[in-house]
Amino acid sequence: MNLATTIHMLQGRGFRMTTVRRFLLQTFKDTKAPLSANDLIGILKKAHLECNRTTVYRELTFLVEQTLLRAVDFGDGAKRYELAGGEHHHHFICSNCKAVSDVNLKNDLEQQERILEKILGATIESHSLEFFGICKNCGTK
Amino acid sequence: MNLATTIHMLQGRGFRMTTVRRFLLQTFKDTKAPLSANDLIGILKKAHLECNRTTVYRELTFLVEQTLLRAVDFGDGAKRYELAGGEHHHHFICSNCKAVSDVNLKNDLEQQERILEKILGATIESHSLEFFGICKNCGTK
DNA sequence: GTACGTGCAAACAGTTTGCATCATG
DNA sequence: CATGATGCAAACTGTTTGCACGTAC
Repeated sequence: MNLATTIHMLQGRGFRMTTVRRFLLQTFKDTKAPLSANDLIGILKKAHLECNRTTVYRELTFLVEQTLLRAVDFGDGAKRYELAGGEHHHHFICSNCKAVSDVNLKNDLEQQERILEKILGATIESHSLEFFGICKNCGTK
Repeated sequence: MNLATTIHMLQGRGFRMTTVRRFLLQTFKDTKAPLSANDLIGILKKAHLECNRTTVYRELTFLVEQTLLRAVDFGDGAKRYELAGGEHHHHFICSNCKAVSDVNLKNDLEQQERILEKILGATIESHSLEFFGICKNCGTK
């Protein structure tokens, strides 16, 4: 979604496009890896666009509610976020340097989910799949 | 692994089998779902075997180091643990009642991992796959 | 009697909340 | 000028650490 469309959508729902909000969305657009609140606070600081961490947390919650972001969890205690709307994918995280690569699995887990739903009698809404290991860079050193 | 073998293994490494340690291992053996430090503190309390939460955290770290437990992450901010050594499996977590079911996928992700390793030039050591949704119980209410 | 095990207090990281204030459509 | 956005302080949760004391091989 481009910026103008996003602004229009938010205004339609009674919300505003603030400097921080615009900057955060742009940052997510420019960054491939999922970002934590801490990451963003650092990026904001570097851009001399300092704002309170409370604002960052609130902004992240807000953008998830507006389905502009989605939460991603690498199990290291910090919540991470990435732009929603892109192709569904998974991640490979280097245990050493923490670099993140997007992973597009050939076989679809969707099919597995349908089978699981039958077995469990449940409704599966989402799944989270991350791979951990040593990336090319760290492995060849 | 049975208790006697575990005790022998630990003693061989210079460690002891304490009351809390034995109780925790037994609890994990008796429980199907992964348990958090908080869960365990509650269970200990009910068993009138109260001990400091620091001990619980240290015990969990220790048991993971000794490869008797493995960590599991549901992305809700609390680390969970389950007995290691069992068959590799995944989980289905009900978003409503938080009940956990073990999931044994038919197709192996191992094969996917080999392909991924080639693509990324990386070494994949592990993956984490959890499904989220509404369980049978909660769905039919 | 030398490690291991434990308890307690304190620190720590990540996050949330209440309240007052600011500022934009 | 009403409501959304922000800042600040404080609380809160999950977890870790330092230190002293206890205790089992």
